[in-house]
Amino acid sequence: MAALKHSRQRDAIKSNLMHRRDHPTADMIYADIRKDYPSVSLGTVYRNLSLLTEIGEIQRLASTDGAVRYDGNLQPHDHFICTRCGRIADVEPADRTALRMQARQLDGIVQDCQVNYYGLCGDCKTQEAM
Amino acid sequence: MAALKHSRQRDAIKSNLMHRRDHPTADMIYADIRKDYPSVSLGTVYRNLSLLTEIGEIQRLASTDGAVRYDGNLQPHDHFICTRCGRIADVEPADRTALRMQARQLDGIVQDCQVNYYGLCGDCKTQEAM
DNA sequence: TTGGGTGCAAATCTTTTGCAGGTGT
DNA sequence: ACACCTGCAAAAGATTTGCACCCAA
Repeated sequence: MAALKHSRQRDAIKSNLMHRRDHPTADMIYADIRKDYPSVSLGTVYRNLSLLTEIGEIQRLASTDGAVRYDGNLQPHDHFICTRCGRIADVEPADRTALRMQARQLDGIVQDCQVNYYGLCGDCKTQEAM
Repeated sequence: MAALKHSRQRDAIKSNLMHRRDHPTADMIYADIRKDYPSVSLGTVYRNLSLLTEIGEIQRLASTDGAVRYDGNLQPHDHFICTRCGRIADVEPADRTALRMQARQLDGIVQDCQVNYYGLCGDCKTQEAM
């Protein structure tokens, strides 16, 4: 395992992700970071997001729409994805008892479990009705 | 809403997806279909997979590894994703009571809920130990 | 006949990578 | 000094799209 060195860019990326509540793509983080560090490159953002994911400091979210999204919230929680506008909102974690029972019966080692709700968010529900 | 016309290609794509138990990417389906219809194009596969997803005949699976995967199994079920080999296996659906309670409190309309387990599948667990 | 469907190829978008030079320890 | 990290740009991978032609209803 390679030794980690401190890097200003990695700090900025992590800090940016921790301070926002949406669940940005690499590109969204890149755009935001560049306001403070105009020289950062997209490749560096990708490299660091992968690195941070590997060492467990952030989480990669599964998605249906092409681009992978990242989450800096390490507390257990679920997600609500609006199928109309694509927004991803954090949701209080549901009770995992039933899921854990299921996981125990699988042939393998379950390390994590993600719950995603899909539907229309409050805003889109209103607009859909018009 | 545009009227749907029958198409041999769409049939082949749907049929292919329904008859396999893995959770293929568009490209995997394309490769398979071409054995029977060598003239099918990748664009057509993508167009039809999106169409079938929209009308609810198949399901798009959220993923963390770049390529979107498709599932022709419409029965309620969950997924176990191996973080080592990428395999996605169907899992008996866990009891949804707790999840439904959570969903009811959200500001919006929840139409669907996906549960993903992540970890090492049986095969990879064995190999990891060596 | 007519509008949806298709093949093909180019375009777009997302993510990865090779390389030469920069930087933390 | 020695790795690790970075910026840049090219490459690779995934998906979409414009267009002319084809086909089902």
